[in-house]
Amino acid sequence: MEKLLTTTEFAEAIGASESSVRRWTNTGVIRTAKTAGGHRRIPLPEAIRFVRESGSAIVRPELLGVHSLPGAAGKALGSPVLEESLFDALCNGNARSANGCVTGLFLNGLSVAEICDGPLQTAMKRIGELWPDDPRAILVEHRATIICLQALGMLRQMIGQPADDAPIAVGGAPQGDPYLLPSTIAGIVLAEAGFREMNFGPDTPLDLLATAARETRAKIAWLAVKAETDGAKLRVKVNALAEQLAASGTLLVLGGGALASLGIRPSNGVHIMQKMSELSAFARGAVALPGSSLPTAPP
Amino acid sequence: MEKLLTTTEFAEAIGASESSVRRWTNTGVIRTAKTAGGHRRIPLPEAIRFVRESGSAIVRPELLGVHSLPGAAGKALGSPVLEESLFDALCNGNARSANGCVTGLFLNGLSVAEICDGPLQTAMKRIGELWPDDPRAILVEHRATIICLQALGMLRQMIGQPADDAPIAVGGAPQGDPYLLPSTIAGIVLAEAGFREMNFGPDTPLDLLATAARETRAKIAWLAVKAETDGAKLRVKVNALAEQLAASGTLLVLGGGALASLGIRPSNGVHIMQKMSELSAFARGAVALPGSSLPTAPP
DNA sequence: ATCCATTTCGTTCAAATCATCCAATTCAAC
DNA sequence: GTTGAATTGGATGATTTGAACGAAATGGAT
Repeated sequence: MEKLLTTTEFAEAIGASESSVRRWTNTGVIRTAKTAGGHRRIPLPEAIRFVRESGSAIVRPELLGVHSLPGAAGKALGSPVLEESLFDALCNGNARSANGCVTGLFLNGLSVAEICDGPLQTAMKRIGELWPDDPRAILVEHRATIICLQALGMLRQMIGQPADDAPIAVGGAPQGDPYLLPSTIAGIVLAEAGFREMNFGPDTPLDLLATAARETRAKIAWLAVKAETDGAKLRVKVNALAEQLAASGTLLVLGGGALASLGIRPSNGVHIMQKMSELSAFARGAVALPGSSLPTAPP
Repeated sequence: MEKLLTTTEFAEAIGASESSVRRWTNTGVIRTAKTAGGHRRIPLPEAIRFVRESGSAIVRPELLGVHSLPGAAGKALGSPVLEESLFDALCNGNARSANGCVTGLFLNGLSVAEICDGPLQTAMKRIGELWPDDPRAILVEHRATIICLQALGMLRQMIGQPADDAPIAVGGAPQGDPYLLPSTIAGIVLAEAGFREMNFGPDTPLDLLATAARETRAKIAWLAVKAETDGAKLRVKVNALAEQLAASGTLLVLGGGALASLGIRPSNGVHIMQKMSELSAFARGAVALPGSSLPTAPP
């Protein structure tokens, strides 16, 4: 559901005058659709892009489809404050506030990858370490995970839809790995980088992933490994996957904290990413590549 | 087979009002065919020409049939058609189309509970039964699950935020149950019924759930049981949970297909729901109850 | 063929938006 | 501090939009 804003709505949202918004659309700083009668209609993703790139304040977030930004009006709220608020919100199970923090960070100009690498991961890590011996910490972590998934869903909507002919990325977490969050994060980062992402989620058999990659002619296949399972077994499977993918011209990308302890290292056609920003850069590089000639490692 | 759009359909597709579309056809900016009785019918090619030439935004592409699949011709807004399209979209991993179908159903007036009980469950069940012996069915089901989670996220946003003093519901899936989707569905249905929902997701220890319910003074605790685990063990835990919850004045609600086979039946303080519409009704009943628990915010 | 709920029709009208012009404010360089 | 250019925000009448109304047409179902 893509929303359209009138000039007045958008002007109110960012606390500018309708005249200025109209002038900005005339100069092309804001791209608009038009009605048959010549009235301007600003698509929501374009509005969000403008806010991010121009560093506009946000006076009435609800007009942009964001229903709560923490703090007072505007982006007087710096990223460090938002980061701390995010941690609080995730701790206390305040989904609304957490969503507000994440979207606030995004509207402040941070990329999805930066948000995930920074505030989000920091907060989740702190939560995991807060009460090492308190069983209730499990609960808090569960709840925080769910809330993160919600917030990521909002980010996905703000990114907008990729082009119909955008390259495809498929991925998930390997069999025996029950975690959805890391795989979802990777998916959205890839979407931000311009991919049509297909996330198969936790517990995905790798041979099937290879099949999916071949059938969709995916340019990238990602694997998010968080669970500490049988390392030797996974190594074998990953190598097999890499071979299959090489045959179909798909790049294999691995990420996740468990990789090191499982003894999985970069090798022929296996790219390991330490951070989401790396994945993002890698993906943007892959989209920039012309056509089908993908650089696969020589045998 | 050339598709014809009514004025309302086209208006929704481009985010304009039906009045304006009607006026544009009168002035000749949009050329229309007419029925014998004088109703306007806009041929799809003419609709697309108009969109391109006027620079209109496309708010709901699925109404233009651009992303619809063979077999989905006919009246775009009808629920049966949307239901079938949803199944196709989930099968083919078309997240955009699936989101469009779900929001379309919601905009048609169906409640979240009805959408989940009906089209969504039907589609997921059909997907589960499509290729009983094909291992790739696993993959399709995984992907469909993720897409459902996305679509549910959109529904949640369309529901809007509950009041700050709305009653609280906590819940999740019991330990050993890895499924997130059923628990998420229950959470959104409860949100629609006016609750502030706190979903702890899969693999939630029941004693901790009881603690959370007590500390948040939750009015309802839900448990979504899909995995077929150790029935006897779960029965014991559920009974213990029911006792703890009874002490703190929280209603315990159970749902999920695995309940019957695990031998869990309604008993003292254990309410079993067969469908989401039942859960919705139960929840609305519980909100309607005057002050049976304290409506104060947690610390 | 007939009935019924839903949708669309034509019309009218208040509110919003358009293009344009002009005064006030901001900013940078002197 | 002053000057001049650029940006902003408001005011103007003409045009466009979206919502309301009862009447007519549509699409199913009996």
